[in-house]
Amino acid sequence: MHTSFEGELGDRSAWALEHCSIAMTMDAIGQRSSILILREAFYGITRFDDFVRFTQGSEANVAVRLKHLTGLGLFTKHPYQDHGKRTRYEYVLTDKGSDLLPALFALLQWGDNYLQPEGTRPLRLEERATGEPVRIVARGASGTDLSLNDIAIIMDSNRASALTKNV
Amino acid sequence: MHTSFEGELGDRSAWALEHCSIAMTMDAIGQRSSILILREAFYGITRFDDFVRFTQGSEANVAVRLKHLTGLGLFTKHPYQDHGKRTRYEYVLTDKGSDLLPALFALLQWGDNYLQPEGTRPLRLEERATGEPVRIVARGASGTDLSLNDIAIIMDSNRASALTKNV
DNA sequence: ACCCTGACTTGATGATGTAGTAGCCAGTTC
DNA sequence: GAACTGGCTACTACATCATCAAGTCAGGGT
Repeated sequence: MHTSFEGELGDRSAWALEHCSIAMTMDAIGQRSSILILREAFYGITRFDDFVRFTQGSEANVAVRLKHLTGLGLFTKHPYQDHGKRTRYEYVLTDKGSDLLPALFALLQWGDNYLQPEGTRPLRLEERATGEPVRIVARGASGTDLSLNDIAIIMDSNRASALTKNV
Repeated sequence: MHTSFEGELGDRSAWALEHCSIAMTMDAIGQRSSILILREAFYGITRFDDFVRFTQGSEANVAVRLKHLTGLGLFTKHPYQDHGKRTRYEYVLTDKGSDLLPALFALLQWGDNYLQPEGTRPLRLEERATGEPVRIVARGASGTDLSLNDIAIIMDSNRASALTKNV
């Protein structure tokens, strides 16, 4: 076994779903269409019809998702006006939205490594300043890259003891 | 606009869904129950009934998901035998599965930062060797942490030109 | 020989996500 | 002021996700 809990493992079950950040995050943005919209936002897209075109989703669903993500505070709506057109709104990532960068690009990186046909690398991420490749990694304070074996998962002990054991 | 494509942006639409690693990854492991099972695997869980208990999923669905993820090569089945019991199989993460660590923990980290009630931090990730906190970050070759503004997304140009423009 | 248990499998049912079509509405063009 | 357009909403239909309940099946225990 790689990882270990420094705490009472048995008490996790009640806590697991209700307080787990991974489950909460999946419920908030886990829909495929939300992820694709966020992808386009990271690529620089801001306008409704561009989200529709590039995600190849239906207008109806993109509207629902943008409203949902805006309601969560991942996007803010900024008015703009093209020449000869009426005022529209563009959807701009907030800090809360931008902070999903590691999550989104980690999915990209894994898909590139394991799901793309051999030799394919449709997108590349570069550090703008140097042109060097960008990787998503787990890092310790010392700056080293960490793998699963290097990481301990620690549960707050007074939270652990507050849970009922319904295993 | 933060990020920019060094390439023909317009040609992306046809490519976007069929070859996008993010979409492919979501199709492979994007179901909520798959993510929760992978979470438990990272926490060290290997046995069927533990996955059921800790994800609070139905036996039926956990069986389907484990079979699916095993078929994808994220888990391998290893036989084990408890005293006085017949042989069972435990589900052990492969390298392909373990490499989802940045993706899973990035979701955890974001949820911790933005979705948890104020002052709550149910789980903490520590570097085992030093006890220092672990973070998931985008890093350049020079070792620096990068934000969206620092990253350029680059499209392979001969792939770009091969695409039909159906915008 | 019979029961029991753990790990599934099967089948029926409900919940959610997404597409498709159609319609609305504010402003812009004519 | 009539037609057009882009952005959105409403409604319907379908596919997938997930649950529940029941059944199967391979062994071990007695």
